[in-house]
Amino acid sequence: MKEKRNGISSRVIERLTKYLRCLENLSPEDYISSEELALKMGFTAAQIRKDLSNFGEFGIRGKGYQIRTLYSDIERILGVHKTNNIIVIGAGRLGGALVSEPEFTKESFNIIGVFDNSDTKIGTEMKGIKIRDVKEIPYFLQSKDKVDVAILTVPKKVAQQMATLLVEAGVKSILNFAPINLEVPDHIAVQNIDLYAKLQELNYWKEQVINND
Amino acid sequence: MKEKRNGISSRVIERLTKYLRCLENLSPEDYISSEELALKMGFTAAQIRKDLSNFGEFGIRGKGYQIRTLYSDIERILGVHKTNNIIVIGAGRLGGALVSEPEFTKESFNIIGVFDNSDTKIGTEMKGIKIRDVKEIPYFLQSKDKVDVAILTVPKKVAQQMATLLVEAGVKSILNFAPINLEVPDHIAVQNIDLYAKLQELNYWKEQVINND
DNA sequence: TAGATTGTTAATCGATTAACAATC
DNA sequence: TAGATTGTTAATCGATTAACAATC
Repeated sequence: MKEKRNGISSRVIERLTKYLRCLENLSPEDYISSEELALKMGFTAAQIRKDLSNFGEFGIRGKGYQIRTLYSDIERILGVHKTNNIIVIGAGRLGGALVSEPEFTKESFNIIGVFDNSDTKIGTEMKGIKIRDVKEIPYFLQSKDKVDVAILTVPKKVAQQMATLLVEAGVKSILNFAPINLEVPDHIAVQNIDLYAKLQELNYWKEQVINND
Repeated sequence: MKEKRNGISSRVIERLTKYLRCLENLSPEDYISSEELALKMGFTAAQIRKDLSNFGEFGIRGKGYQIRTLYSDIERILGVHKTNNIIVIGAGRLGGALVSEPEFTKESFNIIGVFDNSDTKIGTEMKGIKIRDVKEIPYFLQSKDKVDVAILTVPKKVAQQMATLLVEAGVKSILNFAPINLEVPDHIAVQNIDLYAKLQELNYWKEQVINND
């Protein structure tokens, strides 16, 4: 995946998700200025206005942004205003935690399939969803509703193999929890969540504090 | 937490963790040039050399970097060469998944405590570690080995409260899985893992592919 | 020594911020 | 209308890349 497409950098998109997080705690009918929003989030007002201006005009001069409409405008920009179908590959503890997350399932993302390669798991249920054989993935993708995202929670050693299988079956975007850099064609969107890398980063910053603040 | 300390940007630290990920799959005694490494990771050779030059000289001119020594040098830069003690706050499914991750426990991070606020969980064990009452956190931090990182896997609505408790008890760095922006003093290091935000980002990039590649 | 590749300086590129005219 | 705040242009800042002297 490229760092940039259509002139929008990944930094901008990352911030949009943060704006949503902040807006969801505010009263929908109120108005907020870029200045106030910036203060809440530790950004600058100019940056917020610039980010939004990439996609259109969402504010009212002299008044600010209505929280409700700004929220739904950002949702529309990100494409999360419609329900998104998800499959989870790997019915281990992490996969199970994701499928069960109440925070997660109530949102606009909908888990429509869970896959594993273990005979003891295949055929059983996880939160009411049947666990299928990973071999069925190609068939599943042909016959079912469109799959928007595949979440990979398989062990590191099979992650690349599964990613390749997913891409061949037609999946266009992958959220990868395995601590490896997946090799996929350029047109496939991949996001990584690497717990261990985050811990390493934390470790670095923690050490710095002593000498600096 | 600031974006930068001691002149090193968070981008550099992020890449260092990626270098580690790449190096761990290569033969330790071999040498690799910045050019070869760059090719493997999709960075530029100049960037790799520049990143490393922030911390010293690790290569041999005309030859490249020895994989084994570069790996341990980066570990030392990040501070992960020594064992790091972790506590997990929230013994739910996600907390359980983390405690059990084989990939995770074998690394240099060591879980020394698990805490929850539910009476039905307190006193039971999770992978051989006793689940303690969150109220015991201040006492635990005084009496036990130093805690390097606290991982927060509690529900969104109590995350801020727990973060405040942790900071007051003396925790210096937090890995937060709750989808909110924690408010903590400037000298506390925080990293967020926000699954839902990642899905939103993916969703955006997925839509762009069609118009672009 | 000749060839290769580092570490580092200078040039480029992109992202953030400041400033302000447009306008609610 | 006067005050406020947007959307946008220009200025600044920082990060990436290119180039090359140093040196293995």
